[in-house]
Amino acid sequence: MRDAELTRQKILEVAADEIHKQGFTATSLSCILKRTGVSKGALYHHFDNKLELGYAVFEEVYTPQFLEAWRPAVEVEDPISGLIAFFSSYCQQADLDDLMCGCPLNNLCQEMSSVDEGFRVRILSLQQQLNTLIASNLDRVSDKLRDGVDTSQAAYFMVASFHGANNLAKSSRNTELFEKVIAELCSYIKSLST
Amino acid sequence: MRDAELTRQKILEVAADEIHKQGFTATSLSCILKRTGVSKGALYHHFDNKLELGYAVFEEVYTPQFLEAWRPAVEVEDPISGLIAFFSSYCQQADLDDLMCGCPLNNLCQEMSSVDEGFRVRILSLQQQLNTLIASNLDRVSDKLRDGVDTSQAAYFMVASFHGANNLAKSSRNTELFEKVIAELCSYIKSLST
DNA sequence: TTTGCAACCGACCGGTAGGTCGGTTAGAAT
DNA sequence: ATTCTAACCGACCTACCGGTCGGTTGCAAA
Repeated sequence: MRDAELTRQKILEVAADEIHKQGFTATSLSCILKRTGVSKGALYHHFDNKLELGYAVFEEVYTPQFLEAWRPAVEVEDPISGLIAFFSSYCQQADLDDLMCGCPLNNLCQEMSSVDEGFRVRILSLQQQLNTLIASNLDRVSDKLRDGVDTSQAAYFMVASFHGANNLAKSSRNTELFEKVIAELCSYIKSLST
Repeated sequence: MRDAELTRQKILEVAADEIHKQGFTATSLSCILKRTGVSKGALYHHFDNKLELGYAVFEEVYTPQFLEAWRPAVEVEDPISGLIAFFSSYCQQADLDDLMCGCPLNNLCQEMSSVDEGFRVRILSLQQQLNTLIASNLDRVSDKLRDGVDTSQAAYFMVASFHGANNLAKSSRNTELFEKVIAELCSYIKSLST
């Protein structure tokens, strides 16, 4: 056959990029078709409709990307310093264009979670997976943490702050400001350990 | 004359509500016209186009609303406890519908700051005004703060975390989770004072 | 060699969006 | 009473969106 799986992957890849940059609603299928060179008929052969394409992008592109990005940060001997190193290196490598696009999860959460239930549950599931990943690794070194730290609550707080920092960077178009907020986040994380 | 200012205010009010709930792009003029009972001609008499209407809503509705909501929290003798009380009461009064809509500033920041320069500078300006408001009031009681606290950085961090908490609440549709993140934010704020 | 069907094609459809424009009306100024 | 114009009206325009559908093509199995 004319490699159907390749076609599907090509659509998924371009759609992921486009949704990341423009948002889901603002992403037009015609733009995806133009960039991929795929016809509308082919796209609708692989995906029932735009929404299903969005779900597939979320599940097959964003979710693994996201979890694999965070995993190394916490699956080290000392997740506290691992998280600090993760945020710090993110600051250094991220240029303005990256910051302007923001985090796909954060973007979709903002745009779609109050509009479409299918997106909402997928976003929530990813957020819970991430929270479990962080919290369980913090629990692993609980003897090194301050007394009375709720690790799940702290993990949610860290991710929320990180997303908030991304939003700020978006409007300020200022990497320094982003770095400052991340610096404050790191000092908070430090304060969790004894 | 047929009260032109009233017409303008009616449009502004409904548009503010609609943009808050649907987002700027998803807000249709025809919906605003239906709700206000104003004709398209009248709307275009008062505003050059949709974008200018959006700017007017931001400047004349959101900006004052926002600053007046935060001001009492920091313009008290002890801004630390003022902020904690502000966040706590926000938690209690906010129901699920409020949380689903989110904060207009946060929403627009996410949706428009990377798409339209006019929105971006207005959002940035409001963020800086808010930062100044918080930081200057923290400076006022700097003798009661921990050594080495960068008040502007801390203020940006608080607002970023608050917005992040709103996003989380949106996708989780869970006020308890929101309260948890806010609780963690309050414990961070407490840690700023000696 | 024929047949069957997954894969693909693209013209076309209905709906809605923002925006335009020639005409009407209310009411203040003269 | 007349005039002038800000305020208002709504039919209409173009552009684009997601989605449909009858037709075509390439490949593998029979």
